[in-house]
Amino acid sequence: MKVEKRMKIDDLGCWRRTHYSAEITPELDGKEVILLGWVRDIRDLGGIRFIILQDREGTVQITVPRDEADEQTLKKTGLLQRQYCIGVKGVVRAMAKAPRGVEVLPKKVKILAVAKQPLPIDVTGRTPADIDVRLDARVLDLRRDENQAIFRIRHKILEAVRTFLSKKGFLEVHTPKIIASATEGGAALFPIAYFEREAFLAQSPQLYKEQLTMDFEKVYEIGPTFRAEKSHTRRHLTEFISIDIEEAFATADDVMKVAEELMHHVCRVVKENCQKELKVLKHTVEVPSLPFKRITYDEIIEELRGGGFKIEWGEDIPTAAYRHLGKVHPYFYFITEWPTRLKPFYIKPKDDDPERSEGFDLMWHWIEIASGGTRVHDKKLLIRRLKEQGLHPESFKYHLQTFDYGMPPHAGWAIGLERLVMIHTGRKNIREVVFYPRDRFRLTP
RNA sequence: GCCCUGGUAGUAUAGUCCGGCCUAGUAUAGGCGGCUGUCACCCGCCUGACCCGGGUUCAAAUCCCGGCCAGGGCGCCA
Repeated sequence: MKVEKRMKIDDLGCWRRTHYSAEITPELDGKEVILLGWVRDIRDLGGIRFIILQDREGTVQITVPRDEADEQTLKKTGLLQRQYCIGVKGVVRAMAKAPRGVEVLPKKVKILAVAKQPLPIDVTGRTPADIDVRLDARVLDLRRDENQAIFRIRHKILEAVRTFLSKKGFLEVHTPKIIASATEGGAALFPIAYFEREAFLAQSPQLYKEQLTMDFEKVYEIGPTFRAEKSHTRRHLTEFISIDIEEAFATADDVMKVAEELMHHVCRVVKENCQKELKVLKHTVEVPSLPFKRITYDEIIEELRGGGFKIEWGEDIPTAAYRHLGKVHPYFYFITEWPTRLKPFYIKPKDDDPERSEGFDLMWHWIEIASGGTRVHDKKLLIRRLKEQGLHPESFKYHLQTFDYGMPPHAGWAIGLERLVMIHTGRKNIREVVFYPRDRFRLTP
């Protein structure tokens, strides 16, 4: 056991960053800079010491030659260990032998925080760790290059979605996540203690966003949703972010166009702006051509029959069959005209064929990434559909009452953000693309 | 909820089938020492582990039972 060294922690004082690591280029030769970040790696050769400093923009080499550095700096840099938070004031030197042809010679070093050794995971990524171990040490894990890339792409996607929807005239809204009763039936809700009453975490903004079409016509929400499903797969979470839109005076066809244009836009933005990140992830993004294929449920059943899957009309499609579809349709496609009985009560049955609905799913390979449709806006029909699905219209009193005030015909969809990020990062486990994932078994950190 | 697989140092693994040769091997991280151009630096020395409980046996990391935990799949879904 190592004797704890008395480590003096320095104050940030008046030090402010002048450059990010990535901004240190050979052209800055001779310039004094202040860098703030973390020690990623140390290579001490005896007469010369290399410290790799990492910040949010990348890394830069701090070089400490014994015969060039003053004693204080030599001593201080000798104390450094991986993941110490440090500040470096020094001079840039163009140096062909250094990474990126540039290094910083420190004049003064501040240790702002220390890190306990040995660390639970290797942030350089050389010694791999299992996802469970990584998630337990998530803050360290997120410093890894791969995660920096994933979450930058995630950010870019969100930015692209907001820009796109805003330009299309959608207003960003936020609906309550604490609700009094089930919104859709089906998926299980998490009950919570709400003072002296029981409440639930919202499984979807569905009913609220529909209501808001009465006032704002085109709305979208990007927010958390909660599902108390005991799912245990690489594509399910108990808490995830849903991108929802709802549009008045529109049908499934109209909002499918919005969805495919959005996918096209997002792919383009990621492809154009995230090459560095994609390279780290060894992944590529193809911009899809428009329009996406639209395949009816009936056609899908027929296709699956050809692939050896015998699915009765009106049955849901099992995962194995979806995997087969993913091979036949290797990119985005819609499955349309789902049997009404397979869709929630608010999905509109076709006028001329009520067994079939105006509900659709947006697929990517074998994974469902969005679900939507034309909604029922006729109160009587909505009540009938509620009953058909075994739900009690009384529990939807406040929702149903809004249909008395001129509910416009409307349509919408919901996209799972995490699945969208999986597509753009090539990650196979949804937990990889969430900062602090929550699943059936994980509630910490 | 069901099914399959697994649990060995901080991390990742070898060994487990076919019990004894394991005083548990390796890499990396960590400690100490050396090294002036590293970039997975290198070299030497050192620290550090068989998930928990029960059973079988002369003998258990290894076989059996239970538990806990993890990974994957199914169902459900986004």
